[in-house]
Amino acid sequence: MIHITLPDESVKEFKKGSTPFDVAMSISQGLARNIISAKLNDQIIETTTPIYIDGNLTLFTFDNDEGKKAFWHSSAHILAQAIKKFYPSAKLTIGPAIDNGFYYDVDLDDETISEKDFKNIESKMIELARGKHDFKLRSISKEDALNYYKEQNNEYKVELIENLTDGEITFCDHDDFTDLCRGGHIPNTGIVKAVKIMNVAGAYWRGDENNKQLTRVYGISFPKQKMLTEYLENLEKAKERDHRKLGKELELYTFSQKVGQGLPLWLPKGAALRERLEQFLKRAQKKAGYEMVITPHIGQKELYITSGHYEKYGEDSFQPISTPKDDEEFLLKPMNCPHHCEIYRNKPYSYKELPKRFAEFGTVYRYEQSGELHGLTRVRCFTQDDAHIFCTPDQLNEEFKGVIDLVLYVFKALGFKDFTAQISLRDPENKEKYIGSDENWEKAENAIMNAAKEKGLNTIIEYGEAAFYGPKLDFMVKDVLGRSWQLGTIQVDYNLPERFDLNYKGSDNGLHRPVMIHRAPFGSMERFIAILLENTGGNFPLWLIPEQVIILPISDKYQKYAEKVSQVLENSEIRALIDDRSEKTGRKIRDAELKKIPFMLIIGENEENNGTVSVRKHGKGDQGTYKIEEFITSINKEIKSTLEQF
RNA sequence: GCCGAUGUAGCUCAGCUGGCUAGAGCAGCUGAUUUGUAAUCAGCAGGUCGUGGGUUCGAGUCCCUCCAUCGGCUCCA
Repeated sequence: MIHITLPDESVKEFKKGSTPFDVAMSISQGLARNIISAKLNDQIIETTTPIYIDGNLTLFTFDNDEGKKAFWHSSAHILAQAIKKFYPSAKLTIGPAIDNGFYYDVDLDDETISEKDFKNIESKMIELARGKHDFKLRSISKEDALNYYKEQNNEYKVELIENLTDGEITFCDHDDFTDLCRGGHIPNTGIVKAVKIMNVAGAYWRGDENNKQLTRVYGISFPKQKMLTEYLENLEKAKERDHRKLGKELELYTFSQKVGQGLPLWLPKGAALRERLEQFLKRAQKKAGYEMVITPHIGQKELYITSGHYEKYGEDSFQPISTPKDDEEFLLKPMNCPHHCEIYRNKPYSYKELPKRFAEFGTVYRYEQSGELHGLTRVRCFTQDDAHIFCTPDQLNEEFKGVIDLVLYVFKALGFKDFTAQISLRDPENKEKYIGSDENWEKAENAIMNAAKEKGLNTIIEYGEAAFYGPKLDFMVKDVLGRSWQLGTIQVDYNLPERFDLNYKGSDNGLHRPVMIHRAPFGSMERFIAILLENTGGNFPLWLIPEQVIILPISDKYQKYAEKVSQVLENSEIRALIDDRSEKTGRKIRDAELKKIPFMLIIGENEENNGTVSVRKHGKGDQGTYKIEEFITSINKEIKSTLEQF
């Protein structure tokens, strides 16, 4: 007999060789019907895997992330099977589950899959699924596995198998289809009831652009048709909050083909909003001991040769600007750090004067690959809320923690609750991509990890995500379609101070090297506003939103009173406008609601006679009638609270 | 940069397999209406169909180039 411990700590006895399915049966038939995957002592197993040892068993249904993973991974097998029916010569590579569905990468050689083919693939997948074929995992020797794929001339699978250990290799069979696979399947194909092929894309083999580009087919599947319909509806709903759509509707920014790709043009409302965000951060930074500096948008090529940026990015950047003078070249600045290093060099510093914190809303220019550009989140000209802190090694920990506080303050103030603090370290396999000594890197990496730990920050570590001069603590936030973007960033850098030969006089009367912290709580104004737009759906916090109040006179007769109200509001620094069109009130309300203006003040005879306004709140409807002064007091209170709710 | 798709009026979209002066709604303008909590009515105006080439008696529609956008990949100082 074996003893199985369930998640509720209860222990049950089973015959040796019992399966997760048997365990589920012992609990309830309903559960047995719905379990699609299981985990035994941290190892994902099939529902049909016989268990011979005691252990902790967790059963998964589609409602669990692990269950979904098994479901979608299994769906990828069906997708591959369907692709093979239409493209018999297709070479299969890998087909994992992802956050929302699954994909399969195939080498189609000269053939292509396009959207027109999706319907056929979907129908074929459903047809294959209906066969209720069991997924059966079997062990296979490395030699047999290699031979199997060598016969098919599938160099990809051969490469995968060559990196596996003999004895640990498994194939998964279902119906007439076999695939190299380490397991984690649902019991049979019949559970997959609804399938949608989402898109096709090119993807490089093993993620390396020097390798052949394969065809990646993305899909999603569900155990119920209704779930698929719901998923697709939610996706459509999410797109309503896309910052590119909202930015246009709310007239915040635009692009012009004539100005150039990836070069945003800020419209009056967007510019004003951005200005308010800057003021907000400037106030916080002043309190935190930062000093504002201003530097030019260009710098001599030499500057970037010194910093190392030219060697690293020179080829892929906007090319140097030449001048009437021979041998003189300037670069559009792709970052502010070299300029700030030169500001530090303006005069000698004593350790007593450190840390120095130089801040600048610095506009930078990067020649991003055309395929990379994306609304406001990836552009070729953007403004960083940048600052560089020059401090002694002793001060590093405190300074770093201070910056974490600032970033968290900013995020909280703007309602970003769902963020991931990511520690971005070097890729240990490719150290040549980075400048500086191992020793400096270790110091910098430890500084970040310690500070994050001391702040009690929940972090994840990502290798290969560091900047070329130092490791980073990145604050990642998701957009409306679940894509992750780096907003705030804090970086520790021992290297640029060395390259720029920065120093300070220590208490020992000797010269020492300062440590540099690069940091940007927003990251960039462009990206931050984009993600804020998507997170709020355009309903910005009251203190930030372009138009706070719209006055809606019910007819021309009350135009004078409307102007009076507007004047009073303006005197209290409330941003208001008047809808003086000769439209019906219902129409004015509708338009104001669509523009997402938080407060509508409807005024007519009653209001004019009593010095009142009829208040309607966006999305909430009629709020009743108030004296103008009452309204001002209450809206001011609310504006204040949206800035101080943290 | 690579793979796939898309590009018709300021915006959202129609325009079947190539066939008469390219349509609609919204926005805009003009006029009427003077309005009480999500669309008042009428009229007018607005497009070299992303660009450049080609096929054809004839191209918004088919082919190619380039540009831009969208979904991915790669990249992201």
